[in-house]
Amino acid sequence: MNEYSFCRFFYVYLQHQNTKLSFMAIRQKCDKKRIALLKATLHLVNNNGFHDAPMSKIAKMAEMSPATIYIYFENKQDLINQLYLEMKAVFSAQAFKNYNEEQCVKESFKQIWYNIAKFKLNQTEESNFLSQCDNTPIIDENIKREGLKHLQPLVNLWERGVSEKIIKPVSPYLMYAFTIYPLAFLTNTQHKEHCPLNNEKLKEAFNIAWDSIKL
Amino acid sequence: MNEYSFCRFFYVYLQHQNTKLSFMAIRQKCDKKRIALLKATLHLVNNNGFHDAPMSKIAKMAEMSPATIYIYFENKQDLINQLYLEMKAVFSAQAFKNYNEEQCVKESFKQIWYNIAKFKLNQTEESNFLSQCDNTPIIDENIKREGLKHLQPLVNLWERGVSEKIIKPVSPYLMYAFTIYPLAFLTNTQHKEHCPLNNEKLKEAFNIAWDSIKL
DNA sequence: CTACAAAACGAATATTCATTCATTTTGTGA
DNA sequence: TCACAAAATGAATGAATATTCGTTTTGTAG
Repeated sequence: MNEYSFCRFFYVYLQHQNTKLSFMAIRQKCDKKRIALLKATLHLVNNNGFHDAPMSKIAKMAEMSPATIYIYFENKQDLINQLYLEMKAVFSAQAFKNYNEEQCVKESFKQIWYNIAKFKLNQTEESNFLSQCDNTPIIDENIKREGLKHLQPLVNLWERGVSEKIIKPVSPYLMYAFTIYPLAFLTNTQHKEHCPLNNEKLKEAFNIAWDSIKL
Repeated sequence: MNEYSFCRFFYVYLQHQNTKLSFMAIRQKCDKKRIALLKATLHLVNNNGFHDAPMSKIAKMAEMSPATIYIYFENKQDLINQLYLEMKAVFSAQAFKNYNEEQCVKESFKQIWYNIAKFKLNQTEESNFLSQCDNTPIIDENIKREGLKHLQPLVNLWERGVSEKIIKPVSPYLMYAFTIYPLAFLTNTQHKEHCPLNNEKLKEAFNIAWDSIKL
């Protein structure tokens, strides 16, 4: 057994033990590639649908070989799942931007509502992708459940509003359905054409949303 | 030219003219097969998604050969388009059941709102399919536009409500988004589990919807 | 500079799919 | 009962697909 073959044996042994070797030259996966893949998938699924977003096209759009995708993702489903969770995270980050729990319930709600509206208006690709996932079986139920957790602060706010007798004592599902969910309809590409959401309409929409749950 | 070959020539000529021959034995396509195909497609697209609803599975579920599908539909896209339009028609028929223009605006709206709620609660397959189509690019835009026409009576009712100063003077798109569209969220399979719509919740929901647009 | 492990790749591979073809079956009008 | 056109079919067909394989390239640590 020469030096090299010993090294290989030793390395394989340590790999089996799930140990990292700091003194060895290990090439890194570059995050740019991963992001390029997520971006390409987002774009293709949005425009062609999941059924016409093959790995070959995704690879071409991300400017790499199809085989490289499998270094970054286990398979196509894993790629979609990770994209979904990442987009959910981006959405939630935007939703609670500048949210300050000190403010009164209505002002807090207004802040969050407008944040979400702006996300849906400006980040149309991310927003449409999430709508598509939430209305089709392309994402497993357990992954969807994972993506739902981010909204807890909004639920807490509503609970505060109920206890302060400012809004109706109903389930947060009803509140979400009648105040936030309608934004998905209004920012849907097809409807946006016929009913563009300018600042005035956005104000009208917020008033409608607030009137629906206020006491 | 014998009798048969003349007959064939004559027949081909008349077919070219798009003429039906009442004195000839022409076998009919049976509507049961067409409906079985639509039903199978509905079920498969709902449960597996469009990407995993191949013609072979559709044929198997409808208990016929894949080749037979092409006697009833031009291709897969045509099958999906026709299914979409048919489900839209079923939806609209249900929506305006027992609708009587003589009643006052609120009562009329209540009737239609509950009709739609019941459709979404009871005909879950049809309803989920429509949600899936409206949020993905599997249906061409012009077909979607065609399916939208059925809702005109509701738009007229809202216009009447506005002129009678009973509801807010806003775009029907806003009204739809905040009163009807939320039902899609509440009857979504995933959310129905956590927030089941019993009669009490349905009443709450209607009040929320009405409060959002009433003056 | 050297060694090497992992990244990256292009070309297979083995399925799967929508659609077509050649043939058989069947409903219908006479 | 017969003739036949269209319905119905099972077996191709050919294109497309997700994933893998064998090899080359490259970043990194010594």
